[in-house]
Amino acid sequence: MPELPEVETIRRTLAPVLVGARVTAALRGAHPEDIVRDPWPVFLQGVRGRTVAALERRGKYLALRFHDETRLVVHLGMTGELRAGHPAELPGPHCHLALVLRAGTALPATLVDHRRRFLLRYRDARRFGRMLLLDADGWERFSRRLGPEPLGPGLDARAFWQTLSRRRAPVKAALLDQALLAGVGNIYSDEALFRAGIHPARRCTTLSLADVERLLEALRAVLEEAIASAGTTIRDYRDGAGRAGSFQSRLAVYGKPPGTPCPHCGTGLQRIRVAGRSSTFCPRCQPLV
DNA sequence: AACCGGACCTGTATGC
DNA sequence: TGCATACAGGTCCGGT
Repeated sequence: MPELPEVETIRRTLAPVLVGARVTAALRGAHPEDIVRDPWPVFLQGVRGRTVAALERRGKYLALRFHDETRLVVHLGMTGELRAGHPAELPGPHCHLALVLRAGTALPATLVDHRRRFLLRYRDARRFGRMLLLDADGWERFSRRLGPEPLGPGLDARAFWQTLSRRRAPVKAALLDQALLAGVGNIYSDEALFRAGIHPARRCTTLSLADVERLLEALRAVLEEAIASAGTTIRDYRDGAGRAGSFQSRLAVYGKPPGTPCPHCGTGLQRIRVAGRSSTFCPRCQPLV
């Protein structure tokens, strides 16, 4: 479900609430062991009493950084939702765990009780999401396995092009590979390939430097626009306060039924399977050669 | 090493 | 209406 723009939106909405808050307890919900693979007492020990120093994002991962530099790393899988809410609020279905926190600053009475406590609830219908605790070293190693941030300074078009030149896989598979580039998923890879005029099944080896430069430019633009629209809500995605995003109305190709006119040239869009994922593209604007 | 297909789960839409 | 099937924003694993 959530790709870079959605996770970034969640980060921005939760940061003002979480930073400065102290974890006082963790509550078990429907299937906590599917999300937290550590034994529950270990998890509890790892979060209780810690104060959130910052809320960070790396690719599609969210990390609560505590003052002691340990981190609670959260991946939302396909249907995960992380939301701050009042302790008296009912959890709703598929809530697998919640952190009880005491706010560091005054927060709206709709969110906190008389002792400034609120809940950070994790819901996830499909249970593909995960949470793990890492110390500073573990986080460093974890982060090193991921490729550069598409919106950060560490992504160089020429270096990326050289990496791609050694791959025979379709370009879309490369965009989805988190070890090559962190945070891109099925929605934004289709949108970026469309904007750049590149067929999703094009072999990486056939891309010119100009192709890659155009692709990364398109990718950055679409990610930034999606963040400005608070993400794409197809069905489940909500930000940290429960609000839907609005970028779904700006999608050019992703999720469009085959035959839908291309927004650029009017040709009927096609849908194929690339890298095991459904991919929508315009056969005229994105030729396979 | 790189690449592909299947597994992991539930909810929803579609077709018969 | 009921049931079977296909598909969904992601990652990991095993086999080639």
